[in-house]
This record gives sequence, C-alpha cells and structure tokens, in this order.
Amino acid sequence: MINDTKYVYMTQVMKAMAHPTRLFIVDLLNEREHCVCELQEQIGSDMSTISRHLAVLRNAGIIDSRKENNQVFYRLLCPCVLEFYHCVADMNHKRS
Amino acid sequence: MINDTKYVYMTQVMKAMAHPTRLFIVDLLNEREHCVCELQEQIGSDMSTISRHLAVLRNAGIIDSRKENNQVFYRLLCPCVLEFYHCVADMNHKRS
DNA sequence: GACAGATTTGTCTATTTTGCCAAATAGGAA
DNA sequence: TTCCTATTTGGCAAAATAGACAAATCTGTC
Repeated sequence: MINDTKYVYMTQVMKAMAHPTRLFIVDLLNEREHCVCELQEQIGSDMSTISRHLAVLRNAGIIDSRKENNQVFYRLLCPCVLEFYHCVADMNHKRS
Repeated sequence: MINDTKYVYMTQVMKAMAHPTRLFIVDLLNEREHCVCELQEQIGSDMSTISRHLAVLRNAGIIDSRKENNQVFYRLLCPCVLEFYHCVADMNHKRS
C-alpha cells in the first residue's frame, strides 16, 4: 500500500519542496522565468548549491528548464503547488 | 528572505509530509480518527516507528491527538493538505 | 500495590541530504 | 583556438533523518 506509485511520487514531490531555498525558488519562478544567475543573486548561496536545488525540483517534475545562449532559464511547471502555501499558511495562523 | 517565518514553517510542513508512511497516515486520518494500534495494523511497522512519525506530523501542526482510556486517537487538523495530492497527481499524469 | 495493554522516549546505527570547493562542460566572443 | 561567462558535476565532510530495540510512562484492572 505504502509502496503504491502514488505515494512514491508524492514523497518525491514533497521532499523536493521540503527546503526553504527550494520553496523560495518556487516562489520566484511563480512570478516569471528566471535564469540561474538571477536566482543566485536573490538567494545568495554558492551557484553550485543552487544548481543542485534546481536539479532536485526538476527531477520531481516541478520545474523545467530551457537553454538560451549560455544561460539556463527555469520555469514553474505546476503553479498549483503554491495553493498548498495558503492551506499551510492558514494552519500556521490558526495555531499561533 | 529565506529565513522568513513563512518559509521556516512551510518547510517544516513539507518535511513532515515527505515520507510515504506519513502520507499514508494522513490518508487514513482523512477518513476518520484512528488510534495508534489501528494505524499500526494498516502500516505494519514497529509501533515505536509509527509513534515517531505521528510526532513529526503533530509537531508540524498537521494532526492532533486525544487520549481515551489507554489509547491515543489521532485526527487530521488540515484536510486541505490533501488537495495538494490532486495537484501532484495531475503533474505525475502529465509527465508520464 | 502489582499487573497488563497502549504509547512514547532513549539510544544507537545506517542512510540520506546539504553545502562547499574544485574540476568539468557548454556556448559565444575575440 | 583561446578566453570568458554560465552552469553542472565529482567528491567529500557535516548534519539531519529513519528504524530498531529496549526501557520508561500512562491508565485502567485485579
């Protein structure tokens, strides 16, 4: 039961979102497409670290990328993940 | 920015959901309240392991518990987390 | 009080995740 | 080709997480 494809995939998506930097990236990509260097400017970590975070999100199917010259642009595939934000924010508000 | 309360709490919730057993627990609790022994019957792992999973979900504010005699019943505080399931299931479907 | 069932917690080990540095790769410009 | 900029990847050490077992706790019963 627990090994149903459903749970395996859901877990991958949840894990991909379970990091503050990656949540922030999802927020940024919800506005518009960004290249890696723009993300780095906003986030401030090492670019290799950001690249790894992006790979996690892409492997989970949450974002996708395209190359333009020597830059790579990322975009959010599934803005619906953000609906979850509101649900969670409400929870947080209620318990405070 | 990344250390905003918003992201800290969101991350805690996402981490709490980022495990197949815990997702399964959330699904079970969505039907109705369950005591720990019922959950164990469905899940099959060691009861101590299940108890830890429940603690993770409770600390994140996703579930709550009440005692009745010598049993502890858990219930889902925020069924809206399940809406995320559909969003994710759609994503999975599209990319397959 | 001793006992039994249900649940939680302490502790330890194995596994996974993170983040940094350096090296590799890709594409365009000189 | 060589150089430069943007990005990804290899490798490693630190930190976090998961699961098992035993011990502790809590509550009702004898």
